[in-house]
Amino acid sequence: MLRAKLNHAFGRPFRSPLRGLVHAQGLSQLTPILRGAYFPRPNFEEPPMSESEATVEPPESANEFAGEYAPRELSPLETLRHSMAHLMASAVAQLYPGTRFGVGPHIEHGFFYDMAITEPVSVEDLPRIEEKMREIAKSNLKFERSFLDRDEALVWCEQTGQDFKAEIIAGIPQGKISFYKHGDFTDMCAGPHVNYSSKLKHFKLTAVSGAYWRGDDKNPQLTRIYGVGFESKEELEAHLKMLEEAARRDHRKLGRELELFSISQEFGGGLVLWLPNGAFIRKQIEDYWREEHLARGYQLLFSPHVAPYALWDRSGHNEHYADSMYSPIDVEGQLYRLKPMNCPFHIGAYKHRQRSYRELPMRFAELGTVYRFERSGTLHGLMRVRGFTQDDAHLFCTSESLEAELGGCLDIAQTMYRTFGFPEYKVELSVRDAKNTKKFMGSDEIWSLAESTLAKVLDDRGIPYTRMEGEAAFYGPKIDVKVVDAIGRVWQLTTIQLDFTQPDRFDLSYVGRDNTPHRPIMIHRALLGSLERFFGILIEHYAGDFPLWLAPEQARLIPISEKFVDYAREVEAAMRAAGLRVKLDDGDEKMGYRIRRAELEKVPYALVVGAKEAESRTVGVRRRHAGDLGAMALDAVIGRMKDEVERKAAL
RNA sequence: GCCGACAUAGCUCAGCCGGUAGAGCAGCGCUUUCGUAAAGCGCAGGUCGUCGGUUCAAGUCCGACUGUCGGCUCCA
Repeated sequence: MLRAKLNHAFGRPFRSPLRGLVHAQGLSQLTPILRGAYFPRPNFEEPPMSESEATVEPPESANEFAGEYAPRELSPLETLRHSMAHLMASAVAQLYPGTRFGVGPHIEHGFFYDMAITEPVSVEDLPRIEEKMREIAKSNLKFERSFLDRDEALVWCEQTGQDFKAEIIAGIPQGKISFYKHGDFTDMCAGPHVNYSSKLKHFKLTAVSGAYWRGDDKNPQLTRIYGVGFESKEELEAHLKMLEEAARRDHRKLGRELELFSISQEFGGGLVLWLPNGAFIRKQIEDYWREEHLARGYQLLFSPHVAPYALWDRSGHNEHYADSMYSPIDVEGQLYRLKPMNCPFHIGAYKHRQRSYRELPMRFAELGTVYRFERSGTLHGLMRVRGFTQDDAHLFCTSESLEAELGGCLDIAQTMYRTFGFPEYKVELSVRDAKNTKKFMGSDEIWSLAESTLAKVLDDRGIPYTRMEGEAAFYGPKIDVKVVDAIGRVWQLTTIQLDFTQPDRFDLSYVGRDNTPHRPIMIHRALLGSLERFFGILIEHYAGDFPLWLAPEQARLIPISEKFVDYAREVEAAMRAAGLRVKLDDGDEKMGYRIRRAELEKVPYALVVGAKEAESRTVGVRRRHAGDLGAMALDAVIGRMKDEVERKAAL
């Protein structure tokens, strides 16, 4: 596979500009809830266990495990989860004799174990396995550790048919091999483990799936059973409740119910049809986005959806990115390809004529629609699609203005997080591997400058960040930002990346004060990622309850009976004139039913008018989540709503 | 693509051991004009994902295909 070759060539997965944030991440970033990969907010925080709760057996001597195969230091909670994985393995071993075991690590919120089980296992089998686990846990077996020499360990593998474990041994250069035994079950395992199985109480098996041995699709596929595990019942319950909450907020479900968007096979898998309600919200987001960019000196671009094959040669996409691109299209004998990124066009705009240092920095922004091939199995609602619109921008600047430009990117990003109600976020600074500079393109000078500038910009703003050594793209370092949503899940939105290759490839230049050509520095950035994915995140973040400024329908007018329809129309006209989006529901159902309908459609305001209101020129205001607020003067309601829109207030 | 599960009306779902398809909601019509989350009656709506097989008989059993969902990064 080409990507495999690229990985080899670059020593890391090939990541193209902006690739990382939008659709290229594993589903871990995209649907963290489903895999338990979201970060807990304080109420889900996992306090460390006290030492007495979980006993971690230290290695018997420092030399027992050599080099990188020394056992990891596991926290008490990680140890607990790791032991749960082994408890599960023992349960499976009892229920399905002959099962061969792969690996069973702790993961965020729980654990999994990859196993070659003697028969197919489905979710219906999980309760049975879980029951067996509890039974074993209750018998309070001791987890006993022992060691074998490599040869002995291999004999053990041979005798017990544990061929995967034998493979693991093959990868261990030296030292004794560690085993753990509880009851009749022995597993080759580095540990550490809790001391008694009775410590393992608060867990639940959640999913079963296939997973390739060692993550390689050329290897046999094992059955992976996932579980979640916590140290207290309360935490487990909170976690399960949160999973339920996530299901309630599922953007695919809400998207259908609220008529936001439609994705169907008939109109193309992975291709989004924005329905009127969703399209309106998108328009609001786009208007706001353009406004913020124009106010910050960006210039807007529109670029084509296809480009000649040769352009993708020059940009390097044909060489490095073909796996994600669609087949060429023949246009009168010349080949074109759908664009997977916008950068070549923005470069084209820069190259339109000779540039002077006086023009820099140039900031080109575009809501640019790109198309990328994604394997059918990876498509997921709005979160992973095949055609999407990036909120893209490319900034061209000198090294002197680099700091200010990067700062500007962070500022606009922070403004947007605030607007959309993401007060909490996490920042990662990905830099090159200082020990292995060869795999990163560009001079030491430019890298040092770039990395220190990125760090300085974060430091100056007092933004805490995690430094990711060696995680930079081969073409430049980057800042990634992940926001925390209403139920504590983490979503990557923003990426700000420096690119040292494209300006060279396209021979970009500007004439400096010294009257000689210079190479500009190029920044790629996307703040929201893609409109599709961001919309999916917003739907789940708001649980479908959009703030008033985004809501397609802001108020539903409900006359109590036919007699008050005329007054309702007056109210409707007044509100429309004030720029509010109102709909009149003069259906012949009872008022209670129409209120219910408005609630189910998540309309922010239901305005009830009857005899009282018509008399006093008021409306009965019912605010979603707040309930009946009583009668208010028509002007007061309009003022209140306009203010709410103005402030872009959250619901 | 691979592993597992699933596919019945627009939506949510029932349909047992194989005997010839059902509910609620939504839609449409009529009645009702009502004070803060479901008025009443009626009508219409389905080649049971597709193709093939077993059988007197298939929504139901078997196989293939298509699609959807959960995963396929976490390495003793």
